[in-house]
Amino acid sequence: MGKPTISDVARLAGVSTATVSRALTGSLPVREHVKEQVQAAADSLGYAANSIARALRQERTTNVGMIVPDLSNPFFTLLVEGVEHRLQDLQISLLLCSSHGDVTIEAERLRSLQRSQVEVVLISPTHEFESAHALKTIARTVPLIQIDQFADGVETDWVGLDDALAMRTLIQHVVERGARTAAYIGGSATDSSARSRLDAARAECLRQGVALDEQNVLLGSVTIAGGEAASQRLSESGALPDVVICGADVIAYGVLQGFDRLGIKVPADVMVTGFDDIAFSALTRLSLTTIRQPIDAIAEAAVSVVQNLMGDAPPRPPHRSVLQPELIVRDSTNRVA
Amino acid sequence: MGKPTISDVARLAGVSTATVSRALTGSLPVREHVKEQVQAAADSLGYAANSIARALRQERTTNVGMIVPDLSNPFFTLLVEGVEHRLQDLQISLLLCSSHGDVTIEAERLRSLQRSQVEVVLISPTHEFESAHALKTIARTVPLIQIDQFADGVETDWVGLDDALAMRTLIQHVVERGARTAAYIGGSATDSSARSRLDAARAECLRQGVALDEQNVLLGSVTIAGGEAASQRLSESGALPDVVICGADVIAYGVLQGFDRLGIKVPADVMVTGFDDIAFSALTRLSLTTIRQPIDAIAEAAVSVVQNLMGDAPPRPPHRSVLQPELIVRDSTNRVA
DNA sequence: GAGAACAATGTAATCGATTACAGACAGAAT
DNA sequence: ATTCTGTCTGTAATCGATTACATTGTTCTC
Repeated sequence: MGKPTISDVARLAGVSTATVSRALTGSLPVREHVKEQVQAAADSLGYAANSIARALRQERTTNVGMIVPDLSNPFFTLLVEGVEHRLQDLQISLLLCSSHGDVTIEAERLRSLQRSQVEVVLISPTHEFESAHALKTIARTVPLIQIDQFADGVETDWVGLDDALAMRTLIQHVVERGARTAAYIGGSATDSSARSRLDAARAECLRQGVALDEQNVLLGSVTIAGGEAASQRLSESGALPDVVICGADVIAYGVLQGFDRLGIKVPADVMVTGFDDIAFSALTRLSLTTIRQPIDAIAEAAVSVVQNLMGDAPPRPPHRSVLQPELIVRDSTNRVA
Repeated sequence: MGKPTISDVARLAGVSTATVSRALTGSLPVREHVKEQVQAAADSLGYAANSIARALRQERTTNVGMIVPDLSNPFFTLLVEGVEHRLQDLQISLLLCSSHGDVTIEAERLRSLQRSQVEVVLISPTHEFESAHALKTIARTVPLIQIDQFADGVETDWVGLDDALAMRTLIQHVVERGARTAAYIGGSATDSSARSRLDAARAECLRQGVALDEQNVLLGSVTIAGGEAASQRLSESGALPDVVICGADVIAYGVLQGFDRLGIKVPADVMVTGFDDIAFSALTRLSLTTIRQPIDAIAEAAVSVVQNLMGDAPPRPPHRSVLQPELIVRDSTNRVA
């Protein structure tokens, strides 16, 4: 015996399935006592409407998909949490996927979400260029919202941070603390936010007179291990710069740990900065100066676009929501100029 | 013009919808040149099968649901990541929900997953007793797997840690380091793993001769802030114990931070231990002695149960997979006895 | 060359809801 | 009394796939 269907309820309540549907969803008025009878029948059978059947008929679901590159990075999980929380209020379910930084998996997950008839896809594309093709293809049938990162030439809504302003603020801060030379450790420059932060760092260093030697630009994976490896390479390559600018907090954690192992003192020997301000950055052995991303505001902006796209508002051109960064000064740059 | 359907493909390829279905899914043989024609037609239209329609007809989906209490705790996000990764390999999609520690939301999400016709629900129930009713109700129609925590009297599969063994190992360690008195800071004892760890801690303290005064048992929220608040209360209540045992790493982070602010030295004045071993525990101001949860093994065990439930294996009685803890000794208990 | 066995394909029923359309009934207006 | 209006309810079509069953054509056997 499978799950009860609307016909079972209809039979028990002695009405037609149409009436049951109307009574339970309230789509059309039903006489009070009939409604009660239907409700009672539904309750006694433990009936729960089959959303699959409903979705097929209505040609719409209440699902949205989300694809992030990495769930071990708290930045993305906080983003997921913020989005999920707000979607709940809108009675929307979240199909969550991780691309594990792999464009093939990413493309595969996009197809899967497309088949699932999600109403919107929220995505932080893993590769600025290689992600573009799959994104463009999907964007023809499903509205896309890009978050934080974006893929080259894919014209969709976007929500993210003003990286240029963030880097300007950050570099100004370390210049005030006496930095004249810098190194940059970031994600491989194939993801758009890694590249955009690196570009911004380069530009600002140039403008503010900080030497950022190309051989001190180290790109790798956005993980603690990636940061630690980079700090190692940096220390082997000769004189340390005044400051190591990291493209993400998790990278900076690895750098702090690496320097600690090597006996290099932060901030005395070298300053270190992060980017994201995830919760643990205040707790590290040496607390981290970083750029705070307004993750909750990002989630809120993204969901408000979702709402827009799922409502029956007229289509509108893609919109970029650029949010403001905030500099958080802590011990890792605590040095007098 | 909506998305192309199987009829569009059939018309273009000059065959029936049945043949298209068989050609694309491979459910029955189709002549080679016909198959190619169908494939070509599908490609040229950008056809992607509607999983909603398929699910309705087959009376099964390829979705599983997962409900965790808190996505800001890395323990749960790592669990989600491990599960998601493995489900991908099985071509299964994940509907992720957070209950935000609220049994009402939890019950609501369970209903929603039930309506979505998920094949299995993975859940870490938020409340040992109050979650039970909703869980029991849902369990009648959808197979449930409980992870880490469990709800009272709900007989389903379960995957989690041997808390008793973990506490025994941990307390033995701190006894060796000279602990004679202890405090316990954990989640409010309404979630089963909080209670089971507390019970285990009480029992082991008793057995190993460590005084765990009831007024030194502080229960609150499993967050950094919760830990910090508890450390405050503890320091105000008089003499510090030899060791503060925390029910989760994030709590311990807050405790470390709280003691740091109060000028209390760890491990000299008091030792601190965590539970989970999330990645940041090696990086905190003072690295944390903790119990490592084999998160990946937990995810693997859970997904293997999923596979079991979704395959056509005969039903079998609920099974409890109890995994082994590992003690990780770091600086927060680094003291000679 | 008749009949059996099999492979490939088509026709139409099916999954469980929603909803267009039609009908029944009550009360109001003329 | 008749028509009209509005409210409720029922019948059956519908969404897009899969699949039971029927049909066609082919190959094989004797």
